[in-house]
Amino acid sequence: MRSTETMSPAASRVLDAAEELFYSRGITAVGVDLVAERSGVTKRTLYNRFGSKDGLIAAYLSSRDERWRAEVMTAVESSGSPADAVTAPFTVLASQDRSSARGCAFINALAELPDADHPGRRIAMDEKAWLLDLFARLATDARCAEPPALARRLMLIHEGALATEPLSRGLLTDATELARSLVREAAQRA
Amino acid sequence: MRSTETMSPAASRVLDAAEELFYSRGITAVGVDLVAERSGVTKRTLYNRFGSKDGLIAAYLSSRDERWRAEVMTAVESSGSPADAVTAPFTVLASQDRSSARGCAFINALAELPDADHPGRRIAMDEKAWLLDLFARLATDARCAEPPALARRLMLIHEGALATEPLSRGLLTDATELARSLVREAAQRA
DNA sequence: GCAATCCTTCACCGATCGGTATACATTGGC
DNA sequence: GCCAATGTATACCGATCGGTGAAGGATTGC
Repeated sequence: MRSTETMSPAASRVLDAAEELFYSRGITAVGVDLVAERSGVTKRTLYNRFGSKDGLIAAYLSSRDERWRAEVMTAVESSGSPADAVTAPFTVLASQDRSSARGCAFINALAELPDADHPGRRIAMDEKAWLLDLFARLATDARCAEPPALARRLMLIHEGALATEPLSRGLLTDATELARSLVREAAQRA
Repeated sequence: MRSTETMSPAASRVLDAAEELFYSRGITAVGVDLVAERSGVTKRTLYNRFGSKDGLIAAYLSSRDERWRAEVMTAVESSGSPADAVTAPFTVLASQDRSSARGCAFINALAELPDADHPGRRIAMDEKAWLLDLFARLATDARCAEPPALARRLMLIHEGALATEPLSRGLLTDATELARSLVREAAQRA
């Protein structure tokens, strides 16, 4: 699927509606009729642009992934130091409005798409693999000890923060603090 | 819903089938007709025993919750030391067959049940609250410094391990090691 | 012997599911 | 002036969704 700017106006509106509905209500629970109605578009147009519901799901996840990666990279580049850059993904989380308490769209997608062949599943898994690799690269840049091991630990904490978000008391603050202390420790150890 | 032993044979079979299907395929994606067929029971009986699909969902989560809490408490009681007891929930994870890579049933349920009023959502949130409280109690028993803060960190790591399980490379080993080192550190600090 | 509980069979309900067919209007580029 | 792309409207498809009504066959305990 092409990126948002090169999409036709109708397709763009469909994608906007799909993102909001899929995220807030769940992918399986939302029907294509509802997405079409919300975006003010005929079902025919929806199918002409996205081919199938699975195609729309993949576009939804791709769009979210693309936007999120851009935010993370911006946060990385605007970090004060290489050490701060390592925990940039956590500051991105803190900067977002996550009051919906719907957690991570990709974790949710993995929960709803158990089929290994589903295109959306691949996108969600790639997102997580990308973050793990990013943590490792940033840890290397910050001259931390054992970058891959540190990356896995940061990944655990990051995903833990997202997974506990739907709970009444989110743990993002604790996650950020713990992540920073692990980075500090690994930097000293090197 | 009554516990498994006091249930009628048909109801028990329905619950077994529901547990397997809801967990492996997702709650929303599985219809009541399929659950009835798999359990060799009429849809009528299913509805006589569980009232509605939501009732069956609640029974599914309750049953899983009950079984899991029992396993955790057994692991806690058979721990060699109070310090080991704190990380007992991690050893429970390691002892289970989690090769399905379907992650945590409760995290998945929260992803699929966005409605705050859904009975299943309450059960899933209570499960997480119970674990957080258990971590804090065990940390107190092990004379760790700042039990509530340690509990939140352990919670993050625990949920992170579950959330990353659907990924190709699970992080349970790293999670257990990190949890143990945090407990060690907090025990020394006290 | 009687009643209650459990479970069955089977037919049925309106609504919604993902997806398609046909036909027509608008728009911009060549 | 024309063609292709884009979008509209409407009607339709078989399948499945969660859920119910009505009637009857077992088993159990009093």
